[in-house]
Amino acid sequence: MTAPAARRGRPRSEDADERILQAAHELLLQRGYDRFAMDEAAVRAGVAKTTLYRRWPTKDHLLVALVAKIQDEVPVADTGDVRRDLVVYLTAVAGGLNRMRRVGRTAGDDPSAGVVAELVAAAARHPDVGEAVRALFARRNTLPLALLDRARERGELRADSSSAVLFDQLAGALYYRLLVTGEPIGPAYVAELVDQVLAGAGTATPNPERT
Amino acid sequence: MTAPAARRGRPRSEDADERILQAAHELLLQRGYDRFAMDEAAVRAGVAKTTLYRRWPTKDHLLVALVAKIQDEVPVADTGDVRRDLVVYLTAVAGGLNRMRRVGRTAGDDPSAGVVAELVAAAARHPDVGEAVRALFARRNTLPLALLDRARERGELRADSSSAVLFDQLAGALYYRLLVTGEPIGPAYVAELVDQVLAGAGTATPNPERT
Amino acid sequence: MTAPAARRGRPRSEDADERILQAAHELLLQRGYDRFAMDEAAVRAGVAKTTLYRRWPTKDHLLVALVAKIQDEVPVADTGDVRRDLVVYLTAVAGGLNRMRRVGRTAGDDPSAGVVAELVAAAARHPDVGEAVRALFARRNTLPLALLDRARERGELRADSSSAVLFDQLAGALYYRLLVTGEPIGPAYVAELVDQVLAGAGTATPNPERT
Amino acid sequence: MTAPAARRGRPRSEDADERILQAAHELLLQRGYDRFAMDEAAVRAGVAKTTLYRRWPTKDHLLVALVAKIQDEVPVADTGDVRRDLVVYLTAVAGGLNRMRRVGRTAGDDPSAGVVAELVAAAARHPDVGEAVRALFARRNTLPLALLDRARERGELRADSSSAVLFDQLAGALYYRLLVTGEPIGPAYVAELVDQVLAGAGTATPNPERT
DNA sequence: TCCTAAACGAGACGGTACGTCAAGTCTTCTG
DNA sequence: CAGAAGACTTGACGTACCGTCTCGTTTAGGA
Repeated sequence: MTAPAARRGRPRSEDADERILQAAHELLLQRGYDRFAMDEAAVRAGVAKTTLYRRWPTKDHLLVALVAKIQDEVPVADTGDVRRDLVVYLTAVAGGLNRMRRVGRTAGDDPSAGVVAELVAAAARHPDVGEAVRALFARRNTLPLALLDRARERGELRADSSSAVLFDQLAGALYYRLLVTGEPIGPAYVAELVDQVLAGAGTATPNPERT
Repeated sequence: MTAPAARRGRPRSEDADERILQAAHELLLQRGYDRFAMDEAAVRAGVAKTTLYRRWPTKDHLLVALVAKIQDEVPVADTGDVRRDLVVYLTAVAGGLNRMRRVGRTAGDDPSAGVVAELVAAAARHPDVGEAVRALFARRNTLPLALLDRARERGELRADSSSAVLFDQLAGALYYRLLVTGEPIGPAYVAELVDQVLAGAGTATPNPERT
Repeated sequence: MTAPAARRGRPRSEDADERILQAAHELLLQRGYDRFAMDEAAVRAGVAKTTLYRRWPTKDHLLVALVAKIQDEVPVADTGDVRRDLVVYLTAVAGGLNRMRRVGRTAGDDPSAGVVAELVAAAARHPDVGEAVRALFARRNTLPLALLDRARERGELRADSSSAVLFDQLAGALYYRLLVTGEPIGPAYVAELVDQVLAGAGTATPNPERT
Repeated sequence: MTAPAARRGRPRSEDADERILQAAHELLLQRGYDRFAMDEAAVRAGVAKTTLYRRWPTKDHLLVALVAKIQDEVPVADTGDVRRDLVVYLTAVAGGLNRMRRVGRTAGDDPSAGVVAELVAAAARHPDVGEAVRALFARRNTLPLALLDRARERGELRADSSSAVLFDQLAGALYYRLLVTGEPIGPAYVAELVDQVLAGAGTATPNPERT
């Protein structure tokens, strides 16, 4: 199997990798996606632009990779209570999205934000970035999908329901609000959303004591 | 009330407006969002670039306005059968989105696409574009929301369900697939989606003979 | 001869003429030639741009007319002492030029100046402006030329000397310093210049008590 | 002394320099100063516009540099006969100025010309261009000034005359005619001018057989 | 006294160029 | 060879100002 192939010449500096991602991260937070400049990222990382482009062929590629890395692994607990587990999970996701919303929005300065939106646009621009983004989300969604599957096996969801569709309804609603309508995504909304979705999928009684 | 206000100065040429939007439309279809150039739009419209910028301060502004205009009013029929009405409506929406997906994707040429994605990114870049986009969708969603409301009044939906949340689930799922996961949005998916959502919100029996 | 031709329609507002020239004057002093904007001049004069262009077909035309007007009539005294008369006259001219030099040069602000230089360039751009400028200078130079002529008649200058050439030497030196070398044009220089020129043209003893 | 300083990064392409100046030269001759467009210069040089702006921050800067370069070194012969040497020198200068006059003046087309005038205006607009122009002329005038100095040492000029002032009279007269009065600058004029100036500064008998 | 021609105010318009910005590539020298 | 440095190409952006045009609104002077 693919021998190590005896690298020739100077090896790539792993140090550089870290410094770049670190610098890029800061820059992304400060400027937002579209005012993020490769030149500045290189300068901040103390690295030549060539070094950036040797690793990622494009700004879009770099930033997708960056976001994939800083993506906080949203933990999924499976307590046996789907409703509760979903609320916990989606609340965490919503928190992340809400944080994204504020990225790059300096107070007085005319801001630029919507990292998620720009990522999505990047995915539409380059096929390979698209694949990366989709892989990113596929990986990220594995756990919650499994959660739904297990719940169905336990009989908490109707047998003929589809985990994928259910998940689309949940995650989709959040992203729709984030990207399209801009409406707030608070805990109350998350709870209502989960209730509504589960109502159709088979659980008996929605939790009555929510706001 | 609202006096005619005696226009001063040369009035804006409505002719120019039309020619610009017409030219911009064609150009958007041919090139896609990011290879759309203001310069070329102006030339095609037979108009000075300044005339463009007098109306829309930015390429993003122009394109949002353009999409808002060419947004074909998706018709909403209220036949008394929510399920059917929703399927019809969402199928139309999905059709539009799928068409958007292909915009600018010339065969061999490495394309640029995702008009919706870019629009959403534009909305995130400029606050005022964001408002415009939100207003656009608010207007666009009025009819389907009313449809849901009426269905509830007729007893087809549970009294404690929320039209807004239901709608987010439906539209959100479509946009999620379009923008994030990239999965196809076919008639089967639309039907499944509607069934699942209505299962929780209503009493209607899901149509059994779907694919 | 040329009957009054019975003007029809609304007569031109003389008031406007004055307000325009007044405003233009201020603006020229503040901004200098090339940052002088017709738009701003119109606004300041409380007049429509059309009104400007009805009177002067071009920014260059307006400014030449303006300078021709504010050109302080440099007085020429003929005391019978050419040397003294020339020194007085040239000192006045030099004063004017030195003042021109500073026009538009705001302290910190990146300045723009050289009204004379720009006028000269304008004269090179439009033939008719050129004529106007030449006429302006011809008129302006009539008196000093006559001064030289009278001095020659009095025997203070050699009979075979040419007033025109003498004058070119004097005025030319000043403009050369102003426009080309940028060297200072002080009283000492003026005196030296006159001495040198008169030495060749026929006066016996240069004034010994100059600096 | 001045170590080689180990150049870092890609060196500026000297080839580009030449091509730019070459193209700019042609363009200036064809179009004249104000119809000279940076864009076109770049295209003709086969170079990106940014490459132009990396070298000269402004059209004015470029053109001054260009003229400074193409300024044919006017040769100064020192034959021991000031009058003759001056006539030769000034005739050459006048030739250059007269050529400048015609630059860009296409026959039927309403032209734009007066490169010298525009240069002088440019010098007035940007302080640094002013310095460059002054340095240019200082360098250019060194030789003729030395010529005058040597003539004085030989006793051909009065000991108390000033070379600088004499030179201003000569050059100034030419530029005055070129820029201000627009009168022709022919051989006869040059001869007359030199005679008149030397009459005051020296002892030489003016050449009687001129026109 | 009305009529009519021209001036006027306001501001859109066509045009032309400018200078800028960022992405991504290329070239040179150094480790 | 990798890396640092920085020049280079490309493509578009948004701006500035000029001079023209198009409205609707005055303002005389002549019938």
